[in-house]
Amino acid sequence: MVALSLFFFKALGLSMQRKRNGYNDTDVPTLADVARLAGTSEITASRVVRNQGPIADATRARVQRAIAELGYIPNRAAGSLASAASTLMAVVLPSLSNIVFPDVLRGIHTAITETAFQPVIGVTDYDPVVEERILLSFLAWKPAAVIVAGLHHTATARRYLERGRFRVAEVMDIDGDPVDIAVGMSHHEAGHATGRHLISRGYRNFGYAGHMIETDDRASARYNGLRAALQEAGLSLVAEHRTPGGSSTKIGRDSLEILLAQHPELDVVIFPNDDMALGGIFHCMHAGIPVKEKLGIFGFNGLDIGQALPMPLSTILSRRFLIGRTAAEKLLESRVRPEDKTIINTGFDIIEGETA
Amino acid sequence: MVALSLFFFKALGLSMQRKRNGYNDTDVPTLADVARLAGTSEITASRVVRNQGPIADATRARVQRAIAELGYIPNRAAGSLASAASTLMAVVLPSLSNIVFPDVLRGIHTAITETAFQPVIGVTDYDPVVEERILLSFLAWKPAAVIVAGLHHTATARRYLERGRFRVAEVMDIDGDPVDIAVGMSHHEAGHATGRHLISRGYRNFGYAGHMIETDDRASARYNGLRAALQEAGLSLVAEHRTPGGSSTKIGRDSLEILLAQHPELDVVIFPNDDMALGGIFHCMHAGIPVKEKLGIFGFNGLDIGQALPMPLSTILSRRFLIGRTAAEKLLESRVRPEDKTIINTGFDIIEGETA
DNA sequence: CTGTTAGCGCATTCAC
DNA sequence: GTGAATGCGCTAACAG
Repeated sequence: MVALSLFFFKALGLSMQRKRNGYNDTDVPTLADVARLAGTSEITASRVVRNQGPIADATRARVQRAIAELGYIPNRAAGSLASAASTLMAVVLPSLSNIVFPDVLRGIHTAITETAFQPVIGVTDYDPVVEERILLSFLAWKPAAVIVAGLHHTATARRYLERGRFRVAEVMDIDGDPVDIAVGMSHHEAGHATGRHLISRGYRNFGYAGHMIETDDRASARYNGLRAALQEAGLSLVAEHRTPGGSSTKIGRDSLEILLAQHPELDVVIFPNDDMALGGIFHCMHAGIPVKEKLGIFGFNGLDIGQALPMPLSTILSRRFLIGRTAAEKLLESRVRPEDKTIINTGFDIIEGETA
Repeated sequence: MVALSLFFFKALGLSMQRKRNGYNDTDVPTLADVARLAGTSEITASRVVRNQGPIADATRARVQRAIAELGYIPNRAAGSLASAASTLMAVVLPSLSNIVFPDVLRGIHTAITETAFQPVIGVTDYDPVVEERILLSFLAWKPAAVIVAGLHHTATARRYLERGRFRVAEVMDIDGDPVDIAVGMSHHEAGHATGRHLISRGYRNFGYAGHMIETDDRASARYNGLRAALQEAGLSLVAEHRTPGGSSTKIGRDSLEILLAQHPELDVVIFPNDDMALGGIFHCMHAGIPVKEKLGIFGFNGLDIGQALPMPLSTILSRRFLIGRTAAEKLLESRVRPEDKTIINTGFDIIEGETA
C-alpha cells in the first residue's frame, strides 16, 4: 500500500519532498502552485496578485481562477522579506480601557481602509518600558509606519524611532519635539482653558480629584495648565486627592467623597477625565449634593456617556477620531521621512454642559 | 575626503555594496553582521538570539555584546519564512468601543506575556465580511494561533479556520460547534436566567429596548433565551423597541423614552447590555421615574460603571478577562490541533443590584 | 558545543 | 506583456 502510493505519486510527477520547482505536498499553496496551474511564470502570477504592471486580460483571468481554485493566500513574510518593506502599520497605545484610544484606532482604520496597510496594535498600560518592548518587537516586522501615543518614550525607544527607515506619527500630544509627525492638541492649554473657564463662571475654591499621574503625561500636562491658570488669577488649588491605580468611575466617586470630607468648602472639582468625573457626579447624586449649584464638576474628553447624563457633563472635547485619521493620512503621503517635522494641532472645544 | 573614506572602508575590509557575505552599508544590521562582529557563524548567533540549543557562556556573551553594539533587531519576516511559523497570535474582535473586548484582550495579554507570542489585533465592527477580510490578511502572516469572537463566520472564513495549520479559539460564545476550542458562556442561558430571575422578582410586564440585533449574535441569543423563559412562564414580551445602529448610552436613553411613551404599563425593561441600560437609568432620572419601584432596569455585562451608580445596576456578569486568559492558555498547550474539540464554559453570575 | 548546506516564498532587476 | 536568474535574512537538518 505504501509502495503503491509512492508509485502513484511518482507516476504523477509528484515528489514526496518539498523542493524548489517541485510540486508541493503541503496543503498550503504557494505562488509557484498558482503559476503552474495558470500556465504562467511566478512573476506574472505575482504581478496579478499585487495588481502591478501590465498584464493581458486573459492571463490575469487565468491566474485569478487559479488563485480562487487553490485558495491561495500570499505569504506576507516572504513578500516582505523580498521587498524589504511590509504593509504593516504599527500602532502602540497606552490603553484600550476607555473609548479614547479606540476612537483614535477608528480614525486610523478609516484612513487606511482602502490601502494595503494593516494595523498591528500593541497596548502598553502607560508603561514606557512596556512601550519600548512592544515597539522593538514590532520593528522586527519592518513596519512601513509607526503610530505611537505621546512624545515621551524611553531613550532607547526614541533612538530606534529616529533611526528607523519608516514614518513615525506621535499622537494625542503636541507639547514637545516630535520624531517626525505629531498630531494632537496641547494638553497644557486644555488645562489652562479649563481653569480660565471655571474662574469666569465664578468658581473660586478649586479641588482636583485625580489618579496617580506619573504614568499619564497628558493628564499631568492638563493639571499643570490648570494650576498655571489659577495662579495667573491669584488663585490656587485648595485641595487635591490622588487615588493610587488607574482611572475609573469607581475611583472618581471614592476620590470625591474623600476630598469633600476633608474640604467641604470646595465649590468646584476638576477630574482628569470624564470617566472619573462621572464617578464624581454619582457621588453627588448619592450624597444629595446639588451639582453645579453647590459643587461644580468638570471632566475631560467629551465622551458620549457624559453627554447622555440627565445633566450633561461640563468637559473638554478632544478630537480623537480626527487625530487618528489625520495621523494615518499624513503617514501615507510619503514613504520617506522629510527633513522638516510636522506638527498638527487638532485643537479642542469646551463643552459647557450643566455640571459646572 | 570621499576618497579617504573609501580607502578607509576598504582598509577595514568593508565594501560599499550590499551582498551576501559582504559587509552591509545600510543602517540595518543583520544576523551576519552580528556573527561577524562576534566572530562566530550565523547559526550560532541565531541560537543565542533565540535562546535555543547549548551555547558556551563565552560565545553567548560575545554575541550578546555584538547585538547590543549594533542595535540588532531580528527580522521576523525572515525568521518566519525560514521556520514556516511565526510568533503571531491573530486576535479578531467585533469592536473596541466598550470595555468588554479590551477586557478579553487583557486576559490574552496576561496569558502570553511571558511567551514569545505577539498579538495582532483586528476589529470587524460586527461585520462578518470584514471579519473574513481581516482574517485572510492575518493568515498571510502565518500566525501560530487565531482568536476570534463567536462561532459564526462566513463560509469562507470558517473553511480557512478549519484547514489552517494553527490553533483556533472562538471566544465569548459556546452555543454552537467550534472549529477547535471555544471559551465563553451560553448567551441563550444568560437570557433565560434573566427572564426567570425577573419573574421571580414579581415583574410581569416585560419590555425590551435594543439596538439592531442582526449584527450581534450574542445579544440575539440572550434575547431569544429571555423570550423562551417568559414563554415557559406563560408570559411574553409586552413591547420592544429597536433603534438602528450600534449600542450606546444615548441610544439606550432614547429607546426607553420611545418605548415608555407607547407602553406606560411596562414594569421592567431589559437592555442588551449595560451601556444601554445606563442610558435607560438616565432617562428615568430625567423623567422622574423611580427605578425599580416603578420600573425595573436590567442590563448585561456587569461593567464597573454600572456598579458605581448610586443604585448599582442589576445585570449579569460576564467573565471577559477569564475568557481571554483561558483561551490564550489553551492555545499555548499544544501547537497542533487535537482530534477532539474543546468547549470551556466560563459561566456567568447574576448581579442583583438595585435597579430590578 | 559549533558550523555547513540548502532552502523558505516572493519581488527586484534585467532581458526579450 | 512576459520570463529567468538571483537574493532578501534567517533557520532546519544534519555533520563534526
